[in-house]
Amino acid sequence: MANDLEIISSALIFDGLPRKQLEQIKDVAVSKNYTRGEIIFMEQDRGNGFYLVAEGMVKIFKVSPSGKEQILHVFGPGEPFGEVPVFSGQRFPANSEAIRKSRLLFFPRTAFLELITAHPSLALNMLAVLSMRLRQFTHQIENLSLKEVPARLAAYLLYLSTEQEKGDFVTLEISKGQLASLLGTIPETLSRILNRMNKQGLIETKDRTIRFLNRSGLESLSIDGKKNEAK
Amino acid sequence: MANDLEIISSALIFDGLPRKQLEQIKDVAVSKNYTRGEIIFMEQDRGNGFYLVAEGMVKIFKVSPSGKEQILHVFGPGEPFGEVPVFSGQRFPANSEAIRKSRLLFFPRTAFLELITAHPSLALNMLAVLSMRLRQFTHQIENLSLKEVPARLAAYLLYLSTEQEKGDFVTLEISKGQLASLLGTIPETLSRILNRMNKQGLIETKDRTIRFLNRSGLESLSIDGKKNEAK
DNA sequence: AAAATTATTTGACCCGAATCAAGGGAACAT
DNA sequence: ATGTTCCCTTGATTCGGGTCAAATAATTTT
Repeated sequence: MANDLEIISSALIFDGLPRKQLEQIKDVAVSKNYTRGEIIFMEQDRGNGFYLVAEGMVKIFKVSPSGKEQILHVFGPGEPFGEVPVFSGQRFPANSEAIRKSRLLFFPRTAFLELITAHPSLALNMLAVLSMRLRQFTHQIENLSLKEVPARLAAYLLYLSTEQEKGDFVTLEISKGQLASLLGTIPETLSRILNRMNKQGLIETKDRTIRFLNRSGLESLSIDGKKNEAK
Repeated sequence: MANDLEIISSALIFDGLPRKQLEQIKDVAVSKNYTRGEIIFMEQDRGNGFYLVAEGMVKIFKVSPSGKEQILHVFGPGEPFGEVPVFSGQRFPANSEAIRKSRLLFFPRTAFLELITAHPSLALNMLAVLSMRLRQFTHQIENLSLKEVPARLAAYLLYLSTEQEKGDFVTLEISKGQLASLLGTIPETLSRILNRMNKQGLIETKDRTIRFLNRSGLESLSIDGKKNEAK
């Protein structure tokens, strides 16, 4: 199990801070373990601090009265979450659950606020994190409102590809059911669309590995919803 | 025309700051005027600072290739916008346009970053603003993904009602076309749904004034999409 | 390995909402 | 007041994608 200081040091949110501060930060962190499927917090809970993923993977999500789920984020090692109540003074706007066995570092609100007040660059880092998250939400709203499911899927695959840097291969690190929920659809629809994209020669899927057969077709699909004839 | 210091003093983002700091803030602000329909910034522009609405009203929005618009925010006096590039170092994720004749205060990035570094409570205020905005986006995503248009409209009307505190009356401060875009639909659909809600005895509309005839019916509609029989 | 879950796929059907087309109506300019 | 433009409404139609039901496949448990 990776050591806390290493994890903290490599997290973007603590980027550029001197070692002394990183150690102060480590000293206020509390390590917590979660099993797959375990709830981390629920919407409307009071947030007494925020979390940093040390190992594993968590999702942040909303659920409708009828049971449909919309995933807002999936976070992995080095990513912080649950900050909103720390700064807004309000409760969690969504739920969080471990989608794998995970270890999290918990930063209690008051201790963290003291650190942030004492260290302006930590405040600026946190502002940067929240800004990036706003930017990501902007994309998600754009996708949900202005794009159809095939375009959302294509955009997600292309995004994964830039993340993973495995050439024309990408690997889904979440189940297809969870991917459907992240894209704002349901497993049946996702399944049909993957199937169609295979038939159209855009991709080739094998379990959780997807190979791009026509990247420019995917790009075009992700932008205007049409798979143009590859140039 | 209201004076800048007053506007700055009453803005939540500068809440609780001593008068001396407020004056420093005023000194870095630049006043700019916009006519109705004028673009303030476009997606992908570099942001050299952020804005505070002094007078008027602006919208932040995305547009699809086919021309459909999704409004992300509508901001009025006292509300800041365009902060994301200041802290993320990236470009604007969306467009902004004045929907009325407006006067804005512009805060140049570097001057503002200096202020924030020197004054931790300003940083905390900004963190609170961004957190509230994340919270609002969470709702918007929930609405778009998990609710149908009638439920979104009901939720919006109820929200307006708590804002305006005019009992069972609310006044739309934007056109119905803009409201449709804010709710992630189109004018035709909004028109039909307002019409239906009138027939169902939920509301009574007269131009931009809406009267609630059955608040609990609206609440129920906003939550589970069904207009239950009023208790 | 057999049983039991859980995840994924496929088919038939339905519904909410977008599109397309056309009328009113109100606001504004000449 | 009269045209011009913009906004809103209404009708007919289409379509994306969700629901329901069931089969198949993959995983986990015993």
